[in-house]
Amino acid sequence: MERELLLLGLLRQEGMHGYQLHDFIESFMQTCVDLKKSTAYYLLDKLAQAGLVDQTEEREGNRPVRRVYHLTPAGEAMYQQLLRENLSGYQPARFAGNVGLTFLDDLPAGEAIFHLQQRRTQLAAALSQAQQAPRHKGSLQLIIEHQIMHLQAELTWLDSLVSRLETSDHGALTGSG
Amino acid sequence: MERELLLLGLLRQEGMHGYQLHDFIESFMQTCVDLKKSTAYYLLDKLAQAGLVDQTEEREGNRPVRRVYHLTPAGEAMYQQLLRENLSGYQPARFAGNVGLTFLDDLPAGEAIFHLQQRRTQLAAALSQAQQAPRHKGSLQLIIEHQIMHLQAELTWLDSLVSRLETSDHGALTGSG
DNA sequence: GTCCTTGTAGTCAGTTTTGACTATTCAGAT
DNA sequence: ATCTGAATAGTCAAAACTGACTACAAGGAC
Repeated sequence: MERELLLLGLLRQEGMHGYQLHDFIESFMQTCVDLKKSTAYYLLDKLAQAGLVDQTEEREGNRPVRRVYHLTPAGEAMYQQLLRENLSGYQPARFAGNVGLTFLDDLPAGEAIFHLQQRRTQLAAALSQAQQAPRHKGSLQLIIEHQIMHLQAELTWLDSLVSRLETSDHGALTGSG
Repeated sequence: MERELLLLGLLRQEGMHGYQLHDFIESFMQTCVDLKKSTAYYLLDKLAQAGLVDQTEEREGNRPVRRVYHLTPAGEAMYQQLLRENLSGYQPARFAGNVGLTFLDDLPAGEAIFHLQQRRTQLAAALSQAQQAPRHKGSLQLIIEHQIMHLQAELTWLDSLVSRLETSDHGALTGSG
């Protein structure tokens, strides 16, 4: 339900159309959800059918008409409920990268280290990008801080894993670095 | 593709049937992927159609027949490729709980703190469960360690967030803790 | 024996998600 | 004027995913 919560929460601040919502989410909320444009429209439709938002056609300048979504009172109530549920529960994160780690032993240690160093480079890039992000107002700043904390922890852990691999004497390790 | 990698990697170790695969993933791989039983069968079918695994009917005792899946040479090749891709790339984690944090300001600070303390309880429970997990052989142990590291970092961060909220003088804060 | 619960094995219809596509407008170059 | 590339706004068929269901067997209680 976090996608619905996100849409409702954004629409609560001001009426928006689908494109605008998707744009905002892509730009600022990448750390929470991955929401494709077509999925955004699908969910908005569903919210409309459930009476949580209503659509009005609007025309700006001579741009083609577009649907602007607004929160209804029912939508506001649902928002209040979903927000509390989201805040008071813990939803475990899934680490897709751990699948590879599960099979790390299937690779010669030298090659494993090489690939993990590639990974490290991308991780470090993501971290410095997060650190360069401009300050945001209010709670948006919170999730940037969270992201930085998370990326730093991942980087530290990955480094410690790599050095453990480098100094261990597992089979093929010595000699291929 | 991490689901496919996981299935291929498990089938590489030994032939298994769908139920067994799903069971293993539910039990030991919760931190990587969330794979429902019907999705597992769907993916196994797809892998079979792509020629990456083959199915053989087997009967044990007088249990009903069941399909056992084995990796084909093409499957082995795909596994080798997917494993390297997974290890050498960084895939960002999504934090569904951050959606609520985005809208934290919509709640009176006292209530926000209350809900976050609920969340903290669940987080702490997940951490101590991870810490109690029995030692696993090989790389499976790695992802348990990663999970513990991650949960500890989350817990520390959440605590720091709560104390920031407690000591800040945002509106309704003083007086409802 | 037969009743009941648990575990094993898998199916299927319906829902959700997405990649690829269309179509219009705007801004700037020519 | 008109061409080009980027931005805006959205659609649709196909793919992926899941909840709810069936069906059979084993093991134990009575």
